[in-house]
Formats: sequence, structure tokens, C-alpha cells
Amino acid sequence: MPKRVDHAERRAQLAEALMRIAAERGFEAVSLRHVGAEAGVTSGMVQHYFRSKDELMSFALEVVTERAHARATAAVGEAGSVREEVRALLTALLPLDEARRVEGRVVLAFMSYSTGRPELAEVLRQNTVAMREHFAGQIARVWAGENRLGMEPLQAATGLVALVEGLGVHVLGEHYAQEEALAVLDAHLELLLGQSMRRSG
Amino acid sequence: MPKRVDHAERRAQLAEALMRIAAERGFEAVSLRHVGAEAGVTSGMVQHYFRSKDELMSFALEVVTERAHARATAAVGEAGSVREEVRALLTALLPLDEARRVEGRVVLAFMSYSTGRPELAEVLRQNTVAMREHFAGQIARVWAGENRLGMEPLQAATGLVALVEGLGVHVLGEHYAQEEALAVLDAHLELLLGQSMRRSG
DNA sequence: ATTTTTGCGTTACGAGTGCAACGTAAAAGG
DNA sequence: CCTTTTACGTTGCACTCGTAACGCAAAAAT
Repeated sequence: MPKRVDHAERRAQLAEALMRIAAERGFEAVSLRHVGAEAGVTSGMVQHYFRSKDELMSFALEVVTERAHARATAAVGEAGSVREEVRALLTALLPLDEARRVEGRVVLAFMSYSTGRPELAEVLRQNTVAMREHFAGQIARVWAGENRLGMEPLQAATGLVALVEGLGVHVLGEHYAQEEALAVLDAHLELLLGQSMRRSG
Repeated sequence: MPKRVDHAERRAQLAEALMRIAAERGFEAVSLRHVGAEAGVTSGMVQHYFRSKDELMSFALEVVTERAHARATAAVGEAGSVREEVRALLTALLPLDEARRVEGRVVLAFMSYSTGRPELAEVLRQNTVAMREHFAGQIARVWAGENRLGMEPLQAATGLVALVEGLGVHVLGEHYAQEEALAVLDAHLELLLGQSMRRSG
């Protein structure tokens, strides 16, 4: 055999090339040849590692979700309180730097692309479901059984995830500055988890 | 001249064909030939009404935003109070029936597609900005100068729009049922505009 | 040293693309 | 009636696409 190559690493490199193209030139510019060129190889090499374009696409989506998951768990590790953890998790999902903007664009593209492709849609769905349940648990802990905001923890969690999703989309589209999005997120976190809640009734 | 045709109407028909394709088969299935076939004509006819594919795409985006705007203003007309109006506006944006699901998918596709296409991105941006400002004004009216939730009306409005955007995306992706999304929206509206706010301090 | 396996490039093919050019039937204007 | 204009359809071109087939060098296995 030749130079013994790490299969997983090569696949990851190609997935990264795909993400760069999707983020910079749009999803329709993603082709085997372009991905190869972006990675400095030929389309034949891409074919060697992915049996079809669909397989390449699926793998890229998995990479991007794994990356987001890794950043999220890293952020959790640094948090001291539940509220800090929730905030760290949510801000880890916002496109606040170039790397996350690229990932955000890729995820957005996949959201549209997954129409009529159940396997891809399922990956995205599981992601949302997991986050929803995680936040619901954390919110329930903070609320400690009391529910003075007129909603269930799961509803609050669903709203929080949706809020961040929407803020992310708007920041990506440069509808407003990321500082505004962060301020809005903080205000809503304060509303849900802050002291003011204990003063309400 | 031949059968004297309403130019605007034909363009609208083609835009609708485009939307149907984009919603059912995905954005990459949108081609001049497919749009023509969906509308029951040839690609040459499409070329007759749109000088380029880009022009067709831009027009379709305008159509979809105009349609959403029309539904929004119609919903406002039926509202009796500010809160009802806000709720009507927001639910008019959620993909709660097939027509709105189609539009939602098209908008989502355009969000991704508009990467690197400033004219398209600007249309989406203006939409968000307008809604943000509108809701900020309405919230300010309801709050009547008092601000007990620890955020500005514009921030509350931004959060509301982002929340609905996120809920819409999740419902489109079938991450959860639309009833859940509606319940979450109502809970948040209650939080922002309901009586409980007057009881908080 | 020879065989086998692997990594990767090259080439080719059919299909689909946007677009330009041309053809033509029909209706309005003279 | 005849010309002009409009509304299409048709054809063709240059290009890109995904995929399959083949080629070949290099390294491990024997």
C-alpha cells in the first residue's frame, strides 16, 4: 500500500473545504471539483473518499454539528453557575466570530437543503430536540418547581433555543449588529433566570 | 400584437411556479426549464419575461415578501387591541398552513442563497428592520414609558421577531409541532405584554 | 523481487444548465 | 391588405455537473 493515509483526517479536510465554499460562494457552488480544488486536490481524490456527493454532504453536516457540540461542551466546562452555563451554551451557538459565521452559514444552507432529504433533516432535528431538553432541565432546576412566568420549563427552553436561532440568522444576514443580538439574549436570560423573576408574582 | 398578455401576471405565475419547485424539490432544482415546465410553458417563455435567472430569482423573492406583507396587514385589520395586533402579525409569519410552509421554505432558501448577493440580502434585511421597528413602537405604546422588564422596547421587539423566526424555522424542519410553537409564542407575548408584567417590579 | 493493495490523477460520458439566436403564428396599426 | 410588433416555441452552444472507468506510482506483503 502507499503512503498510509488517515482516512478520517482526509475526509475532515474535504468537509472543511466544502464548508469554506458553501460559506463564501454559496451552497450551489459546492461541487466535487470545487471542493477538490479548494482542498488542493482533484475531484477524483474526493471520489476516492466519498462514494457520492450525498455522502460528502451528509458527512459535512455531521462535522459541523459535532464541531458545534464540541464548542458547546467546552463552554459548559468553564461555567460556574447554571445561568452562566446556559449563557455560555447559547453564545457558543451565535455567529460571533468568523469560524462560527462559516458554520452558521453552512447550517443555514443545510436547513434549506434538507428539504426532501429526511436523513439530513433528522440530524438537525435531533440537535434542536437535544438542546431543548437540556435547557428545559436547567431551567426547571433554577425555577425549582415554582413557575411564576406562566410557562413550563420546556416552553421556556423552546423559546430560548428559537430566540437564539432567530438571532443567529439575523446576525448572519447582517440585519443588525451582533452586539444587539447579545444584548437581547442577555435581557431574555435575565427575564427567565434572573432575580427579577423572584420579585414577580 | 398577439393576444395582449398581462406582463405582471405572467411574471407572478412564473414566480409561483418557482416557489412550488423550491418548496417541494429544493432550491437547486430551480432551473429555467423546470420553472417553465411547472408553469406549463417552455424555458424560452421564461426567458421572454425575465432577462436572466437572477432577475427571476429577485422577482420571486419580492413576490414572497409582498405576499407576507399583505397577509400581515390583513391580519392587522382584524385586530381589536395592540396585543391582538401583535399576535396576529406574528402568527401570520409562522408556517401554520401549506401556503405559508411553501413561503417559509422559499424564504429560508433565499436566506442561504443571498450569501454574496447583496441585493437579495438587502430585501430580507429591510423586512426584519421594518418589523423590528413596528413592534418596538407597539410595545412602547403598551409599556407607556414604564420599563419593568429590564429591556428597551426595541430589544423586546428584536427578541420577538427573532423568536418567531426561530420558531418558524423549527416548525418548518418539523423539530416540533406547530401547536408547541404557538404556545411558546403566546407565553412570551403574555410575558412581554400581559398583565403579569404590571405585577412585577 | 514480485505481487498486491492503496492513493490519487486522468479521461470520458450523458445529462442538465443559462443563455443567445432564430422561427413563427397571431393580433394590432397603418 | 400589409407591415409591424408581441408572444411564444425551438434549436444550438459552451459549459458544468456527478459518476464510472481506467492508469499508474508507491509502498506494504510475500
